[in-house]
Amino acid sequence: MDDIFDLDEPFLPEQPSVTPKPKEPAFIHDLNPEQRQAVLTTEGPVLVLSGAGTGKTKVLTTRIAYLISQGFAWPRQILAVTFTNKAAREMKERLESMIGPASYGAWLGTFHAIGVKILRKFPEDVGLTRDFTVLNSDDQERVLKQIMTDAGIDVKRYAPATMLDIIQRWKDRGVMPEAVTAAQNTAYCEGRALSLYQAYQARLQSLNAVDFGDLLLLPLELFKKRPDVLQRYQQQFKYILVDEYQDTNVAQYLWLRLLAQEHRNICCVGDDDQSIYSWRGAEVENILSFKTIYPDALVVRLERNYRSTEHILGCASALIAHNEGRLGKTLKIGKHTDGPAEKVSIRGFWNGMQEAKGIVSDVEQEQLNGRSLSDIAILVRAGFQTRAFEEELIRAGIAYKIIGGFKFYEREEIRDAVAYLRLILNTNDDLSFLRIVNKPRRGIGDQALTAVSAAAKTFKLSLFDAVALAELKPAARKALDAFVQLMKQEREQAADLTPAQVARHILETSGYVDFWRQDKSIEAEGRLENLQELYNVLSDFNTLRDFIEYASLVTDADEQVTADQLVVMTLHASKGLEFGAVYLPGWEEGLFPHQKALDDGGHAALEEERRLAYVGMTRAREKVSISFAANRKVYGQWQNALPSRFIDELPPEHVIDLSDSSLGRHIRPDDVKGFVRTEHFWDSKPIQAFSPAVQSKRVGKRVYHDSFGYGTVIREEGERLEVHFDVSGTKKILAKFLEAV
DNA sequence: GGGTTGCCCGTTTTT
DNA sequence: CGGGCAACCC
Repeated sequence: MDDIFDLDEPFLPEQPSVTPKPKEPAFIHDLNPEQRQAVLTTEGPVLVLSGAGTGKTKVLTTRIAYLISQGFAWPRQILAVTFTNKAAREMKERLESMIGPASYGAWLGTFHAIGVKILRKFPEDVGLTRDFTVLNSDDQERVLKQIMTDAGIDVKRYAPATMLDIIQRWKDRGVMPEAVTAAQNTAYCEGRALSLYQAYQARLQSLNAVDFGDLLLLPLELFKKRPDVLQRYQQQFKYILVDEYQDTNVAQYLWLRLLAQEHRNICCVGDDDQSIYSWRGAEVENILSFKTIYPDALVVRLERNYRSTEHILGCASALIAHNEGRLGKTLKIGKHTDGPAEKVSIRGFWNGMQEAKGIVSDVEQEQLNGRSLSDIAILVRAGFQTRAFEEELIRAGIAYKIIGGFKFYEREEIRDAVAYLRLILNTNDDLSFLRIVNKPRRGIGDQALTAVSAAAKTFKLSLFDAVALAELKPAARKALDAFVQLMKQEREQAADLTPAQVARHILETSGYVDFWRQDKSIEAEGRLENLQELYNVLSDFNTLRDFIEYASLVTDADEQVTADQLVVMTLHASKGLEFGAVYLPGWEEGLFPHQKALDDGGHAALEEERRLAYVGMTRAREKVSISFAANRKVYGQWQNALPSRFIDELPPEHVIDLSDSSLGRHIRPDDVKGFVRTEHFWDSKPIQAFSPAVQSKRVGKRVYHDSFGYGTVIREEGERLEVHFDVSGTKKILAKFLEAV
């Protein structure tokens, strides 16, 4: 399916004997001068600072096409890494359309896919065998939880998810357990985080499994242990290209640094202003310090934006200018628009429901004006916001799709089905075994499984193989033998069947499909449909192994919006996309910037939130509509909020306030910049309808708190005051801890 | 072994 | 408010 997974290609290619041709290929002429420079400077380190909508994918693909077609390198001497499968696929397609089959054989894929490819070649050096499995986040948490429970840790107090996050951050930084320093250890889990990391890694190894972090970490380990292997890759990759460089973590940085050592032809494309994944381990520092690591690097700035109107660019630029420590780019308008552009609109609403109604009716108007639904997006900060829109869109009869949320491969029935397939392929897959051995119910309980694990431990076998040797009661013996027999039969037949046939057969004969047919819950029908969909997906693969590899790396259903429907998604998910009209609801303090981000990330997190706002606005070609609601139902309770400080950061000349006049003035050109706010936009009309807060002498007063600093009281509930702190956000505080100022 | 109740917790999530 | 999960009871 994907040439990245072709393991049998010749390892060391010959050097191309062709000398670069003097004549420029036609595709070069589509480039502007900066893009052209980024493409034609083939030798040495190049950093392309590529603002939103300035054609970065074009630069990357054209550069590869140029390198290959001009004889600078054979395809397999090119390593091009992306973050998403989608980006990799897109590059592959564009490349093929430019130079056709000449592009085949390039190492083009996600970091993780390339990691798998390398590890499958040298598994033994990192303690694996060739058929190791890749765990998804669900498996990871399950394994870790088990380990924590075994270690006697109260998983109620210490969430496995949080612990997993700590481990992931270590992996992101390229740190194996033995390399964790005292300073890096945390107090989490009573200071036992490190020992849990060790135990977790040991467990993965005994399962012959790796997690996503390992796909980056273990190749580094391999390179350390086998300098000869490293050297071969260093020699092979004559040209390295990196997409979304601002999102690389330390482990990825180390990869690139090691692999580029020999030829030093590394071209990184990114935008520090669009770095929105630091909470997942991405280090903006990588892009900021490129010039320090490669002092001879050519830095190219792509600032001609071919996407958005002057007003959108004006707002986005002004907003992002509030961040410090940027490499600094200014987007310039690169396209001619017909007629005057629409200003960025801002609308205040009374509550979240009205906001949804207002946006949906605006969408209807856009439709009447001839805009197609697929050209419209609603981008939210947090998942829960999508619900209000979903309800309104249904009411209005507008076709829509919510992107994200439930992932196809994370659904229970799909994971079960995949577990069956994995076990057929590899009976050593203990996790899959445990998942489905009693699903549907076969009368195999904890006792029986404990006996099987004991046997597995004693004889050093997989659970599957240990069944035969386990001490079991007659009923359990019968049930387990039948299960093992079934899987073995299936395994033998699998060779003669297509992957889709194997799946259909095992899920029918094992009773799994019946299990859902008999389920009378509302979701059961959908689950059966999903299994059908899985057969469809499977029909695209030649072997079960190909599918499993694909399914472990592609965690989303590859959501394609083909029909004419509007999309609703998070700002994070929108990166890299483009729409004619973009709605940005929920611009309120506490929601955007998000309170939680501010609480544990402080100023750095605020800047990341601002970058998120920048990403959101720059998705739009013609129209951006920002909105906020004074009241919002959060966790079943009405809460009120101030308009986001980001709204104040937009230049008045590019903005138009479309709010209902009864809500007062929202945009105050003379507003105090920064965090200090001394009045509310609704000061003239106190909110009482949804809030139990009564007017009091305390509301509106400035206060000081020892830990949170200065703030303004926004609500009073007896002695508990809700205070909007200038820096730390909104909190409920007992009056006695506050000082009036 | 399975269903029910009651409690806790709630941002974003490329692979 | 609602989902997820663990303890609890049948």
